[in-house]
Amino acid sequence: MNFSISEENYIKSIYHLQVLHERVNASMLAGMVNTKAASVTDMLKKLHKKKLVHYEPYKSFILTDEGNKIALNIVRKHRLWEYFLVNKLGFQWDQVHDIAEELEHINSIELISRLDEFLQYPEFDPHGDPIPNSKGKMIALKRINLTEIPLKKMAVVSYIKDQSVAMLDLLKHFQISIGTKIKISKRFEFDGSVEIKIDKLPDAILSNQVAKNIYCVI
Amino acid sequence: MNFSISEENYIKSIYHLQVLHERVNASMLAGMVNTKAASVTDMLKKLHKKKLVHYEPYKSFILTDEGNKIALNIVRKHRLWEYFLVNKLGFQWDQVHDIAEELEHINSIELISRLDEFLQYPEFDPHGDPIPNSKGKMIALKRINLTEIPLKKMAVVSYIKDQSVAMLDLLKHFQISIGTKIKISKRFEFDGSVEIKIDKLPDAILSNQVAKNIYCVI
DNA sequence: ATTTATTTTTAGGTTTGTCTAAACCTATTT
DNA sequence: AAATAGGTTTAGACAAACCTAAAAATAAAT
Repeated sequence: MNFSISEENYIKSIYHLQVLHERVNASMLAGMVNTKAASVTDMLKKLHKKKLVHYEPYKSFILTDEGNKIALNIVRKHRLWEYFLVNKLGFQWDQVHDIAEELEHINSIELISRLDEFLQYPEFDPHGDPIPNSKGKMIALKRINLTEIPLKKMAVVSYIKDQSVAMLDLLKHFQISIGTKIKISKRFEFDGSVEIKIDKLPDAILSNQVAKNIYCVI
Repeated sequence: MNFSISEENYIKSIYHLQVLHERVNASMLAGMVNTKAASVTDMLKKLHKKKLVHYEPYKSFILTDEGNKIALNIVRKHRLWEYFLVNKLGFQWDQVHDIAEELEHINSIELISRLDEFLQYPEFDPHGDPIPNSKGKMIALKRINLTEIPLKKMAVVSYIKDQSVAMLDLLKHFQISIGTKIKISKRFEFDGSVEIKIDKLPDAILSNQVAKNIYCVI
């Protein structure tokens, strides 16, 4: 089975929405794929006919097992390419999304398995998202927001929610990136800011707004 | 300006046909892009309106300077990706065409310039075809068929016409590939076969059919 | 110079994915 | 229970890229 780029984009978008929300509806999906609700209805009927989504008019919908498998494969391709773009071609992580968005639709199992091997089977993309393996399995991390990490407990930065250039800039200044080991030494109740400790660096203070965008594993 | 995959395929195909034939007509093009003549007419009108081809009904057509520039950029992308697939991912040269056919439509100047740098600015793709640089310039080689190389003259294999698996297999057996240094030690008039000398290897004989597919620079 | 053959174009139709506007459900509020 | 607001579906259209079949133009052969 081979799917059009549009179909793949819908499948992928449903997948991402399902990860974030318990029930997914048509207008959320329309926003995500940048179309109108009417177009979503058309596509849902099509995907339903192909048994990729469970769908009944006016009810919410979810991917079938088959649909999920396809979504995971697209996500796998997207994240592997992002890893390649950053770690081999030297892109910054905030520059790679749109390019990976195109590359993820290239259709060749052999290509992806060789790329995976070339990259030495990475488990996380440059944003800290886990990369599904060829069977669709990926590492499930329980990520905790930086604002909720116990005091003095060592944590490793594993995901940044706001991936804008401004945020990247700020993180660069504080020398924080995916993988950085970090401790909360103090929490200020007044404004929710936190004092952090990173090995070999002087203590620093992050605003609540910044801290809320940083997720860690402990 | 951004072009659809279809438009790009037509432009590229016109380019390749122009390299091989003085006059290009609609049915040749139809064969190349795998459509019918009627569709070619539609597209020629479209490309003419966009000033990418010089075209008047019922006459033969050629790319404009702008069209040529776009074609060279697509060819550049195709050949860089082929180089990547063979030299970084370990594909055989006969496996990469279809994948590069998809990759060549990925739209990012930054991506290609970084890929070029990553590959260290290769000048030839795995088939021996020259790779245009970012300005569309490429090395023009005068290639001579192996059957026409003067006796005892050192030549370097630079292009294989028949790129089938069978041919690849045969060349592997004789340890001939792009870049191999080769001399003709004897030419047999009877069947057009040639005796070749490759450094450190025992003499070998290639049939005329094989020799005709090998091109060299001297 | 006609006739014949080949190639190219036109005309009208299909598919995919999109749109707008109107009709239709569902859920919440009154 | 009815009214209203919000989201969803249908209906009808459109653009891109393709098709077939018929008409028109060019090229080749007599």
